[in-house]
Amino acid sequence: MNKPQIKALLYEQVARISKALSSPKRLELLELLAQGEKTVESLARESGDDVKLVSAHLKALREARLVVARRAGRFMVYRASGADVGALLATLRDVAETHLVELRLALAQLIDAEAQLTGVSREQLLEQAQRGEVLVLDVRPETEYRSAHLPHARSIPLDELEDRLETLPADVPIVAYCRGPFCLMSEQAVALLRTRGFRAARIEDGVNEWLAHGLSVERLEA
Amino acid sequence: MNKPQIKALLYEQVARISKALSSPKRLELLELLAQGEKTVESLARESGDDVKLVSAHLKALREARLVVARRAGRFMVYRASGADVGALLATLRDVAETHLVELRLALAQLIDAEAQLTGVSREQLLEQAQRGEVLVLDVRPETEYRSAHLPHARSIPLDELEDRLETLPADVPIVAYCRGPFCLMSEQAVALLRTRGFRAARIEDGVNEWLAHGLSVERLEA
DNA sequence: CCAACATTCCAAAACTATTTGGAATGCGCG
DNA sequence: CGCGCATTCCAAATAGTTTTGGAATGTTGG
Repeated sequence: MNKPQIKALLYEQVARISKALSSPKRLELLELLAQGEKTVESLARESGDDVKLVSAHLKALREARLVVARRAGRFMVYRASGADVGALLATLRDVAETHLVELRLALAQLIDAEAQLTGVSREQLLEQAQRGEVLVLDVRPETEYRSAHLPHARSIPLDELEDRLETLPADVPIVAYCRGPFCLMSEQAVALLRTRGFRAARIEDGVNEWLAHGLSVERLEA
Repeated sequence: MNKPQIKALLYEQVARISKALSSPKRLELLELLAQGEKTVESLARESGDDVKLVSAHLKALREARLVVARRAGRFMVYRASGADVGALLATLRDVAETHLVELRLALAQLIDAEAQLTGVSREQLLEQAQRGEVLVLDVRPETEYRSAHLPHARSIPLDELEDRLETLPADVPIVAYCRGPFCLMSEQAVALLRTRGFRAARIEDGVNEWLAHGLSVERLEA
C-alpha cells in the first residue's frame, strides 16, 4: 500500500460530496430538500427547472448520498439524508459570505436593510418569543413548517398572509423567517405587514441555520 | 429584477466555494494550508505533485478566496484565508464519513483500531493533559506546530522522534496527533513508540478539527 | 390488462475542468 | 546588469459535466 494512492482515495471520497455541491442548481435543490421532503415534480416547480433536469441533478445528489429517495405511489419522494447536510449547506454559505465580496454585495442590494432585525441574538429572540413579546412567523408552505420550525413559531404561508392579517396582533412586533438568507419570502411578508401598519422585521435564519448553530427546532411529524 | 436570475446569482457564488473544493488535489492542498502557511514548492513536495499543477490548483483556490498569497522574496507564500476554511474542511469530511460507506471502510482498513484512543472526550483529554496525566505529542513538522497546536502539546516531528525517544517519560501515556483523520504520521509515531515500550495511542483530531468543534488552540506566532 | 402519469434512462451536443509542455514574469544576488 | 530560481501564463490534448430530446420503466386506478 503506497501512500499517494491512499491519500487520493480518501480525498476522492470527500470530493464526491463537494462535487455534488458544486452546481448552483443542486445547491438550490438541496436547500429546498433541507426544508423537508419533496417530490421531483414539486422540486421542479419550485426551482423553475425542467423535471428531467431536476431528476438528473437529484441522481447526482443521490450518488453522493446527500439525499435519499423513497417511492410513494407514482411519486418519488426525496429528502436530505441527515440534519448534517443542512448544517453543511449553512457552513458553506457562511464561508461564501465571509470571503466573497460579490455575494455580500448582491445580498445587500437585494435585501432592504430596514427590514432586517438587528441587535438581537438568537437566544434573546427565543426568550422574547417564549414570553410572547414577539410573534415569530413562519411564512413557508405549511408542509415545511410541519417538517420543522423555529421554537414558538406560528405558521402562515406567504400566499395566505393577506387573508389572515386580522388573526395577527397589532401590538406585538412580528419577526418573519423562511428558508434562510437566500429566501425572499420573509422579505415580502415584512413589506406587506408594514404597509398594513404592523411592526415587522425579518431574520435571515431558517431551520437549518438554527440547527447549524446548535439550537433546537420543533417538529410536528416523525 | 426577476427571481430566477437572482437565485442563480446567489447560488453561483456559493458554488464557487464548493467547486474549488471539488477536486481531491485541492482538498489535499487546502488541508496542508490549514496547518499553516506554505510555499508553492513545499506544497508540491508534500503533495507529491508537479509544481505547475499545484500552482494551477492554487490559482483556483485563490479565485474562490479560500487561500491568499503573499510574496516573500522569490517565493510565494500561501495560507488559508481564515479559520473558517479549516472548519469547513472538517465539516465536509464529517459529512463524507457519515454518509459514504466507502470512506469509512477505507479508513478502517488503513488505521489500526488498536492504536486509536477510545472513550476519552476532547474535554477529558484536555484536563488530563493539563494535569500531566498524559503527554500530548504533535508529530507534524515544527513550523506547523508553531503556527498552531493543541493546548499543552509538545512538538517532536515524526522524523526526529526516534532520536529523541529518551526525552519522553516512560510512565506517562502518550497521545499523538498530526494533521487530522487522513494524516498517518501519528499512526506511524504510535507504532514506533509501542515497539520501544511506551504506552501510546493516536487521536484523529488535528488543529482544525479542534477548532471546528469550538475548542481553542495555542499559537507561537502572530 | 390498459391508459395515464411521474420519473428515469440513453445518447448527442455544448460546455467546462484538468493536466502537460514550453515560454514568460518577477525577484534577488553576485 | 544579468543569471538563477520560483512561480505563473498560455495553449493544446484529454476528460468530465450539464442540458436537451426521445424512448423506456414502473405504478395506480379503471
